Amino acid sequence: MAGATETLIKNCDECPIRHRAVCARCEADELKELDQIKYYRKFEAGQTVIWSGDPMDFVGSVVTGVASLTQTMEDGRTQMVGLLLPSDFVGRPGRRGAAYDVTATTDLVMCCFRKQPFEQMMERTPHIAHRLLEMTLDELDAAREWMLVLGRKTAREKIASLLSILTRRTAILTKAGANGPMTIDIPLSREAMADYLGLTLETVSRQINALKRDGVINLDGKRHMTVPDLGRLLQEAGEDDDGGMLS
Amino acid sequence: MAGATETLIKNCDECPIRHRAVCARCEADELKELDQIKYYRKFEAGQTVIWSGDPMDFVGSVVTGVASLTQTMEDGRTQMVGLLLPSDFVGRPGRRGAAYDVTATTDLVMCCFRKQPFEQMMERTPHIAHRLLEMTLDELDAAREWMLVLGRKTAREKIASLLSILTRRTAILTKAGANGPMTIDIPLSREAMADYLGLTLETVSRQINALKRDGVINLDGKRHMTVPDLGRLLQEAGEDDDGGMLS
DNA sequence: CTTCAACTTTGACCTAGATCAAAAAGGCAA
DNA sequence: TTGCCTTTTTGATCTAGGTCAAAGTTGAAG
Repeated sequence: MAGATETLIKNCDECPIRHRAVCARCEADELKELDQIKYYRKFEAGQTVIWSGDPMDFVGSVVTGVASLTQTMEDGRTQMVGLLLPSDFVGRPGRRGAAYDVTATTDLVMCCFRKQPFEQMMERTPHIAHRLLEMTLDELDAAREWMLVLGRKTAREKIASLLSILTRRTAILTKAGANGPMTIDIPLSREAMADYLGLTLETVSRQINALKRDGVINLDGKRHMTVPDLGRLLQEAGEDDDGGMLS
Repeated sequence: MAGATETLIKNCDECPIRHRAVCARCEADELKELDQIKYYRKFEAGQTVIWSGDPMDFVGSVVTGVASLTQTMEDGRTQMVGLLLPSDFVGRPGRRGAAYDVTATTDLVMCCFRKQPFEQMMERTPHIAHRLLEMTLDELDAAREWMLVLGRKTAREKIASLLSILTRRTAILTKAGANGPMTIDIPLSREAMADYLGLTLETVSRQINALKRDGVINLDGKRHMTVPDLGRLLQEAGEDDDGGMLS
């Protein structure tokens, strides 16, 4: 169904993730080289990008939309282990098969690179290798942050944590200051949220409505919310208030 | 107390982690250069290596012993987010402060590199940068594996998962085949295990004794166990039986 | 404008694991 | 060897969140 009908010819100059993705540090000539091995792929919400274990002949970046990495046990229990927002990288250079199921949770556009040539190019292009290391370290931090959420937070705190992440990422993309009320859309079904948070969808539903009742968020529709006070939301998430101190 | 009395002069050739750490791919001349900026540090069990947020003037590798990365909320809830075994890397090049508390859970020896020169060397030494990327990707996989444990596994499965990890890592270091019964020591207190697994120490104690009653493990002392059948343990951990398929 | 199927909410009840509280069991210094 | 302190085990009870079941909602296809 996902026809490659409308060919997406994009110029890197006007690419929305030009300065955040693996290619962020690339010079014009390097971009040109990447251009030789790249192609765009579109997926509809719900489509599977790749199954765990399948051989993967590409790596790539999320350009628009949201994808998720998911792990499943034999008996069907599933845990989302990564939420891929625009500019996030998919795939592991040097590895044959996919380690996780990758699914489009919204309509999705990816900028893919053929794996072989990308790996070769990485060998001789420090700009790419370096940026990838940096991004991987960031993802590792995010994963560890999430371990705290999964291991020690209450259901309410878990929900607030997820909504905080979505709010912050939206703020960055929108370039909105983190002051006034913000309108966010939630690119996940209740079930997907449950899989991310290690909860059941019923608990997710109950806690979201509790946060709404308590005025922490306002819902308009199921996939849209307004956050009147980000500080309050962060507090509900049990975050350190003092803000970040790293660099 | 941890006197630097007995100076540890080590030759990389006889270093137990020579071929698994960041330096794994280094040539003789690169090792020599690293040698200029390295020093060994010893910690006693229980000592803190560095506090979250503190400026870090080194990065390094665990040579012997075990360290843990821990995150703590204001109200005292804590979650271990990494278990650092020999050859694992500590610290993030490019970042000023430590992101987590690092604690020695057993007596510990680290091979430290002064941060500034290490970062500079990384810039011009692809062997190091490449190996670090590889190790970071492995850690990211491990963290994601752990998200499944934290989010979806039962207490019994969590314990079995942790014991599996310890067993496998020991098997690798010992080079023992994974066939006969194996004797493992557990480098963590019940409380540390609880912090790793998102449980209370009481639950850890109960589940360990349940596994013992059921013959999945044999305890001799609190910090020592024998695994008669690794397959059985893995099954209790709820792992895919088919073994790995990646590369 | 209907209709149907997928998603979401709500309710009633139950259980795995938390919490609270003692007792054992080590381990080590004197 | 004794005594003290830390770690671990065990027991009794409680509760957050899971499970099961039944209504709402919604939105896209006719």
